Amino acid sequence: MDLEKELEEKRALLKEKGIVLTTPRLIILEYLLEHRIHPTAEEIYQALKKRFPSLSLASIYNTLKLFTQLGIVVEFAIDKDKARYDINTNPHAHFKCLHCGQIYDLFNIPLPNYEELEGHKILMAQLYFYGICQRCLKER
Amino acid sequence: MDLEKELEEKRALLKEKGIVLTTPRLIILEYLLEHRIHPTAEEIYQALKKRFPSLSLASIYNTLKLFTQLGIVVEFAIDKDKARYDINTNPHAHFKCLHCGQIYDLFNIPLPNYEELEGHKILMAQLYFYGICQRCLKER
DNA sequence: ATTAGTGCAAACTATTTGCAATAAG
DNA sequence: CTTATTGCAAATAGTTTGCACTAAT
Repeated sequence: MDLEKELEEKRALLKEKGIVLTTPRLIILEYLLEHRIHPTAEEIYQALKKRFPSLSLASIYNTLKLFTQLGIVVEFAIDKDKARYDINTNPHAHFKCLHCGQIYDLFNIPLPNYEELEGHKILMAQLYFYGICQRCLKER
Repeated sequence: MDLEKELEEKRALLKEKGIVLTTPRLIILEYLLEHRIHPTAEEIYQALKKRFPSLSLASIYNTLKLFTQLGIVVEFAIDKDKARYDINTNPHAHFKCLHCGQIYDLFNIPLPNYEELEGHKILMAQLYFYGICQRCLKER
């Protein structure tokens, strides 16, 4: 998996759109590419502040909002209390373990792909499953 | 559609489970049965406080949490900022209009119905669609 | 009468915002 | 050098909680 290339690709995309390549933006992007765990803003903050102590939570929120608007990340609400962010923008289903809280990708479940439904124009879909994950099942 | 009967049914269910039938619980239940608009706690509060001025938002939250735990309502997170509540506990898809914010039921879209996926035990699913609703499309 | 539940206010959590200081080009 | 962006602190919105008072059985 070519992480360097992927990072370079996103960098180019930002530049192309006239977005200034600041340190917070680059390290958050890098973090998202390296840690595909659907992190919350807080999780990103905790992970990065060691390496970059001046980084603020506000900048993380600002950056994630920017990335979402640019279509580089997808913000989703599988947790009702906090937003999670996914660098993988290909539509796919998610599973949340009600025991450990971890979010898993489900790449093999087809997502319904409608253009319109009952007269409504469909722009995107989210499919969430909730239950107990494989790992937690084993630990019982 | 027999609302009286439905209310009586839920009342019986609460009683059976040993839940005290207080005024807030009864009027919230009645409101949910009569207004199937997936209201937020605040919407319920605004609608009911005229008729019942002593009602508090905290009681609405408490009651909704109780109902959710009892399986009488389903709490869902199609909006990332606030929870919505559905008295219809039969699994079905939802559509949210990104223009007017309204939530619609989609009863004709089949929900994937897995018992397990990739080793995870599946307990429930939510399918959300986002776009522009029929009504907003017409107003353009 | 007894216990469970309500309503208030305060607390808490996630997120947003205003603005002076800072860094990118 | 100029403008966009950051980081801080304060503000905001939704939700939860502790506790004295009240209502249900």
